[in-house]
Amino acid sequence: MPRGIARDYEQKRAALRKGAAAYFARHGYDRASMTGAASECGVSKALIYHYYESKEALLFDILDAHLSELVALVEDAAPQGLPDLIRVILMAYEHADVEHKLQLDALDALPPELKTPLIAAQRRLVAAMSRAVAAERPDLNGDRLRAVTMSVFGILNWFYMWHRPGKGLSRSEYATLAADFVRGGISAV
Amino acid sequence: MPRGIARDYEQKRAALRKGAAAYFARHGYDRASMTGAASECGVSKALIYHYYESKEALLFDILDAHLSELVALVEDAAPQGLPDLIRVILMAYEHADVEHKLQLDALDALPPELKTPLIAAQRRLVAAMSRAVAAERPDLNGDRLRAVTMSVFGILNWFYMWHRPGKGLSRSEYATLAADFVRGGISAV
DNA sequence: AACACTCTTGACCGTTTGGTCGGTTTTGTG
DNA sequence: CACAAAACCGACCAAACGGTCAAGAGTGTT
Repeated sequence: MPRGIARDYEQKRAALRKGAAAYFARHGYDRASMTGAASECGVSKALIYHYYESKEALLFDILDAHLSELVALVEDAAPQGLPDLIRVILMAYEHADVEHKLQLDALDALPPELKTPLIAAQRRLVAAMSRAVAAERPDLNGDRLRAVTMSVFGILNWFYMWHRPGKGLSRSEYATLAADFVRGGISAV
Repeated sequence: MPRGIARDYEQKRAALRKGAAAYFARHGYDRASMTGAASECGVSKALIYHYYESKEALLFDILDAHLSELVALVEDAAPQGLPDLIRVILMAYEHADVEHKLQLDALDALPPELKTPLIAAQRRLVAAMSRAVAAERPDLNGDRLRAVTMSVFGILNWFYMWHRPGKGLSRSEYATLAADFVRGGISAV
């Protein structure tokens, strides 16, 4: 039996994911070409197709890795209470801004069979947030609980759109402010 | 002097804008083809190019009309206080969900010279919101005021992503909840 | 050393896209 | 009515895209 898969195969794939994610996020997934993503990674387009069978498969792997990590962080680490959960999510985006942006921008580009499992992961994040909100306001019913939960996600998901690293509040400072804001908001609805 | 512009020229353009906006929003601006947009509007592609010189020009006009209307609503009508402003914005999206989605999805597809005036309009909305927030909390400084303002926009801009007409809270009910949430949040930061 | 298979590439291909063009029909005006 | 321009369309075009392929270079295994 001659040589098998290279030892750094998985690292190469990861590097491709990171480079392509940055390129996709910067130009928008649909406008971004595979040729461009390849040259961003310093390789030929054909090489990407050696590691990934299609542009869609590459996008799926980027989003799947990102969301899986997030779900693990939120479910396994089991943050203590709502403020902690908010902080954990915001800080997790620190080195994953591009993947997060891509998730909001490009998920619709995937066909249903690839989209469904990612939506399922998103739902687990929503469920975790919903539990944390319900812990503070056990009296909120279904529709109102959902509305409040989604309002919190709105705050968190919008962050990357306006925040510029090095300007204004730091990520950590904003995490504190957001947690306060949400605490006050929840007790007022 | 032979015939001039048709009397319904501007209505036809508006119909094209509306139809194309719906098609663009449903499929994503980049994935959406002009052929598809044309057939959604019940006309030939060549006709769209009779009314608009390019896909970009069409997108610009859609977003420009939408944002101008929003700015007029927010500045001229001068909503009374923060809860009223929140309600006005949420209700304005009622028949402009597709334009709103497009604004978040496709603005980056425009070249700088078309993008700039739209960003300027967005800034006027932010400024109006910022004033309303500052009216309730005159002690908030620049960075924190900005962070709170953007958090409010996060809540509002995220609404279209999770709300399904006819399910859960109505738009008006959510406007009340969001206003309460924001009021409580602002006084807690 | 010889083999078999991975890694890597530049050139190529079919399809789709935004956009154009030549022509027909319609309509306001003199 | 005559006519000129607007309104409208089917067919076409060049460019860009996702993806393929044949072939060379490099490397673990026997």
